[in-house]
Amino acid sequence: MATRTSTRSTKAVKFVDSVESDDDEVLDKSSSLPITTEGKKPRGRPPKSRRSQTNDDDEWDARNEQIDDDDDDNDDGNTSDHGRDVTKKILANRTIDSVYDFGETPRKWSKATPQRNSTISKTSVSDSGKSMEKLMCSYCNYTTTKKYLLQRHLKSHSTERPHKCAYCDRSFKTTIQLTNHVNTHLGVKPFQCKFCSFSFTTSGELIRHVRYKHTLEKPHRCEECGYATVELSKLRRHIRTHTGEKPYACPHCSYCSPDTFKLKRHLRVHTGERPYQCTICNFRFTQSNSLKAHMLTHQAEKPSFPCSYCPSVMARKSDLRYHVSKQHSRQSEPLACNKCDEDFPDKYTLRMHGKTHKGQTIHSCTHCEFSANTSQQLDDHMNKHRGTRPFQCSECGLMFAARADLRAHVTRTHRNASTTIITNSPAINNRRPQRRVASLQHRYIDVSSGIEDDEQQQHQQQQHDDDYRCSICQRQFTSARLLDRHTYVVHEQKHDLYDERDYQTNEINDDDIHDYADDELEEKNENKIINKHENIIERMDEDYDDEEDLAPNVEDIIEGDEDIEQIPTIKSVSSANKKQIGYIRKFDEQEDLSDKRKLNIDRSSFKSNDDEKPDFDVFGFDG
DNA sequence: AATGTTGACGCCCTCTGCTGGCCAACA
DNA sequence: ATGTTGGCCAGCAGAGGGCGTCAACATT
Repeated sequence: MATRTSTRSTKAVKFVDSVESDDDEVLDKSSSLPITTEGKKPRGRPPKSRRSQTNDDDEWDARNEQIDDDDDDNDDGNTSDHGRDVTKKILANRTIDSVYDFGETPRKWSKATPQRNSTISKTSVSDSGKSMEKLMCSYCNYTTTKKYLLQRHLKSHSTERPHKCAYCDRSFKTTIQLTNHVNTHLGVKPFQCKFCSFSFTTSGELIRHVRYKHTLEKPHRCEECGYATVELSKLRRHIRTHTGEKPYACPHCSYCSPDTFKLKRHLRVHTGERPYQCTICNFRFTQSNSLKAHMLTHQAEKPSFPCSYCPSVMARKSDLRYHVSKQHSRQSEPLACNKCDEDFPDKYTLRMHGKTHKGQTIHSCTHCEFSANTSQQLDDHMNKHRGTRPFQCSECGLMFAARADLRAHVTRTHRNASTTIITNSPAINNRRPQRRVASLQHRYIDVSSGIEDDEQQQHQQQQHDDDYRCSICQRQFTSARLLDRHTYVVHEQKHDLYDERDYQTNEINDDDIHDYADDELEEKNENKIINKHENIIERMDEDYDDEEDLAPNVEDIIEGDEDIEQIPTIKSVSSANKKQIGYIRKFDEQEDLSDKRKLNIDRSSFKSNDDEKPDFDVFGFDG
């Protein structure tokens, strides 16, 4: 395993002001541990008495509580019993100035001692009748009766680092620190693991490694859930999953992270950074695992997750889970086949059963030769025999016998109006907010300048508003594919601009796609966008001005008045449809394409389904 | 003074799981 | 012609493992 190089000096992440530290291990921002000149907590173990050196996280918290409690107490409790706590208290509250701003070096002290004159306080303590002289550190209230111990202790307050590294600018208080550091330059790792080939710079690293990899000893356990880990800092990080603490806020959105890594990773959605690149197709990813999953798509042998309930095989575990939940979850009510009324426990068996009806039309009309695939279709058909029209257009009040007829009417006649086709489909009405939209709403910023691109945001918002709307007829679609298909089929305009791969590889960006598409469509259709409804009426008015000064009503059209000039709209219509749509008689004679385009009437206005039943039959106006 | 131990900080990695867009088949 | 659905895939966040490094303190 390659040795990683620490890059902690380079911080690419900007943090909000409220977050004092960029450390992902900080337990509590309110804890008043000492801070360094960088405004961070000092590295290393917080001052702690030997007795209190346990791995217990609670004790760690208790220690901080003790510190806080001591803050509230008066300062006269410098008894020997409280010496350590007092030391901790002072350490906890010492500031940059109080710790590092030393004055002259007392002559008696070694080079490593603090340079400011530290008064050694002497306190008389009555102990079993004997008078003992107590020596007290003026920096942290550490007390001892031994002078050499106090002197040794004072070294901890020193900033002097006499041991300089020959390979870099760093210096250290002790030679062992220097030795360890130099070993990092030289790659010397004297501590070899006896279970594997790993070796480490310090014994501590080796011990930790052995715990992680070999003994699996996990001394730190979460009392709430039993999670155990090798390192205390990991337990603290874990505890945040219980408390929900997320101290690291994204400056660009509402996201908050429990640690710096996740925030840094999250920030890529704002910066657009994609550090992980596929070596095969050059597609880039924001996360390493996305790349890893992507690489599987290039493999000849892809992973497979077979469903245990059916022959389906999924490429991902999560997809299998989704498949099982959707297809094989038992329904509270049995699902009935609408062709034979047989009941089925889940969606999958119903679907498989449905294939047995392939080509069958179970629901036959008793009055005519009509047969339907569903009972609903037959029911709608029967309305025509009954003479009932239960489906009303909310826009014009027109009544229809069948749902499909109403839908077709709304599509044809009220497309440009505010009328919406009312659907009960939960897939439409309860559609979840789409991820891409949320992504577009992210505020893109220039990280170097920190300036938000308002114009881009506005464009993106507008783009979202206009998503999948046909620029010719303004009809809205649920996907780019449907819109593409619509513009190709209805408006005879093919544009394959939306190439997802190009888009994702940044060869074409969102702006390119939409700007180009919009421009091209605008140019092509500048003079061709004619309101269909108006043109129909206009044309009809012309045709009938001489006769009745009235536009024909729908029944007249469908009855097929010989005098009505036909409205050419489409290049090809099935012969069945030509027969069905009686009023389109002269269609084949129409050759003037420009005329067709001038009228530009949507094919769907007239083309019926491919079945042999005439459209006007279905429309229910035939009597 | 030298050495050892322990804990903290920081970074990166992987695994996991959910979400939503896209596509093709089907209705 | 269009809507719906299931599978595939990328995006992205939650959680945890592992290790390099440094500092404080204890022991020899």
